[in-house]
Amino acid sequence: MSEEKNLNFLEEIIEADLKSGKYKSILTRFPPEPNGYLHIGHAKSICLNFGLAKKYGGKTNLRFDDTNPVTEDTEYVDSIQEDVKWLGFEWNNLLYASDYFEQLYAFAVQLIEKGLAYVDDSTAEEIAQQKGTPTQAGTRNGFANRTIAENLALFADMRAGKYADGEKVLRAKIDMASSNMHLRDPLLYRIKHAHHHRTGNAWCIYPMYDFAHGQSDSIENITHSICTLEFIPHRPLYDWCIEQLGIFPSHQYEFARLNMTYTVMSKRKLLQLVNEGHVKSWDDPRMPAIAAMRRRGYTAASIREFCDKIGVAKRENLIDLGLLEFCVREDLNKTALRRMVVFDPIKVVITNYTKDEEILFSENNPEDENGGNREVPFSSEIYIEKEDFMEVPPKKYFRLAPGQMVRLKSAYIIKCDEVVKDDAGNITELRCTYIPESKSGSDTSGIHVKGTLHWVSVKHAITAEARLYDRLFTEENVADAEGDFKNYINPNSLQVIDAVYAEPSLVQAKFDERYQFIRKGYFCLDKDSSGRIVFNRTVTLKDGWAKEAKKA
RNA sequence: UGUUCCAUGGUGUAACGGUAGCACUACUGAUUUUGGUUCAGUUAGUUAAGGUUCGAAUCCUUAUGGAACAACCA
Repeated sequence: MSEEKNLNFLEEIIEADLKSGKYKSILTRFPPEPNGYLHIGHAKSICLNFGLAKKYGGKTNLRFDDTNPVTEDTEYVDSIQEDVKWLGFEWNNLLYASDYFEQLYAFAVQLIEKGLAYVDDSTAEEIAQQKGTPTQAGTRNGFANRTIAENLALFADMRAGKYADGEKVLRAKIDMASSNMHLRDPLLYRIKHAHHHRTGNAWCIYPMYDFAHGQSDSIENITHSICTLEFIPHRPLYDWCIEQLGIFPSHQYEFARLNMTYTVMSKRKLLQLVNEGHVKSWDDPRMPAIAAMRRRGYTAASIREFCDKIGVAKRENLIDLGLLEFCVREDLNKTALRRMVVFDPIKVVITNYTKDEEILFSENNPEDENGGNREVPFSSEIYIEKEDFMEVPPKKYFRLAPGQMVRLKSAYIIKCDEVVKDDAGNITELRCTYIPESKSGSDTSGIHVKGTLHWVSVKHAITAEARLYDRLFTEENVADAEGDFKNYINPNSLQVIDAVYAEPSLVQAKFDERYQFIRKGYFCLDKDSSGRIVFNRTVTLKDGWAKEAKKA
């Protein structure tokens, strides 16, 4: 067995580092800010960080980047942990940037003592103005000339709460003329008299991302700190801090974040959809949030497979939603229990069926030899889908039509004899005859039909609510579309059917089971099911006939 | 107008100077008691121009195109 070793660029770096002896083992981290729910884009990062560590015998820390108390909340801390676990990963240590606040403060003092940081009394506007522009150098103000002793005292006073929010900041003293804006005396600490979800009111100054992230990596001895492309310009600052402090040299590497068609991936936009009621909650099954996908019926395995298939590189990408759907179908096809459910019924009366009822058997999953069978009751009155009958069928229509025969799945072949209509001309009932010797499993009729329909016995059917989801947006590339992204929300992203007719075995539907409603799609029980049954459609089945019909 | 990053079929991703491959999509056909699945096949690609080389997707140069960078956010 010779394995092809198509490595992505991060795997190449890691293998080189391991081979050269730079590291004996690797340590990565997944560093979410607890200010929102995790989404499929985070899943890519999670699979990457945990996956890389797993592949190379290393470990991964889960570290909450909680340096901005006003936006963060324990609700998110909890949901993030749940989602990472659900995706199937185990972290080495559960950590918080806030664990390091004391250490980070000491680091800041160290920079001040080296003359590399100063307290600035300027307003946010002044600082922004003095920063210059990408093409114009910034200018340094007089506060940069404060003495070390003065800065030390002022910084201590900042911590002690002597100043109001915004009154002073601590800045690194680097280079106001740098072509890299992040090196133009970046802010290190700001004053926020705010309650922090973990440290409470112990602090009124909080480190900025750039002063917290790299040092946190370093404290934990993270070897490979993997983040998204937009942090590339931060890397020189990341390295500068570590070098000036003389601490463990973690290294930052950047990859392209996931973008997907027909959805948005920014926490800000997703939060907006929730807050403005365009969706019901973060776990509304239309959302790309992990919690939402879980509720919708996506399996963790299918999401991991998706993340594996999309690969990792440095170029911007827009992944086809179809690939995600392919991954769930592939997984669910092997595992989902087959059931029959009629969504939009039309009654079929089998005129020559004289028995009251009989029990038939149908396989739970044709892909699984050991999947077993279930009982399905049959009687003289059944429902089939309206769309499975046409009075005037087009060519290649293999379903029911006057004089045409079809197989009822796991039951008999029937032939349509008569179409019954009401006064308005609507079809109310189809009258058919069945072929007694065509019974599934013991068919001696010798008749071959092309179409097989799902059905349910009228008197045995149970009803349930079905929620059918479609893409959340109408535009393929939402981020690139003109104007407000909310203009492109798909008004038909949710279709609720109050009553679909299901075979009786589904009264026992369980939350952890996945179902394939034959010819309809993959479904799972929604958490709203209590006192009633609610099914979410995870994804449709591929529909070859829809394409065929479109051509005509 | 500065700096940085990127450029391979419709989409995504390989090929590490030596036959441009894989997956999804699309399209054919076969099988099928799900118009599902499965199987077989087809279409389709190196941004451009120069150079280096026996040989370039790969190295160099220039151009073109795209993206990122100025928040007391991360």
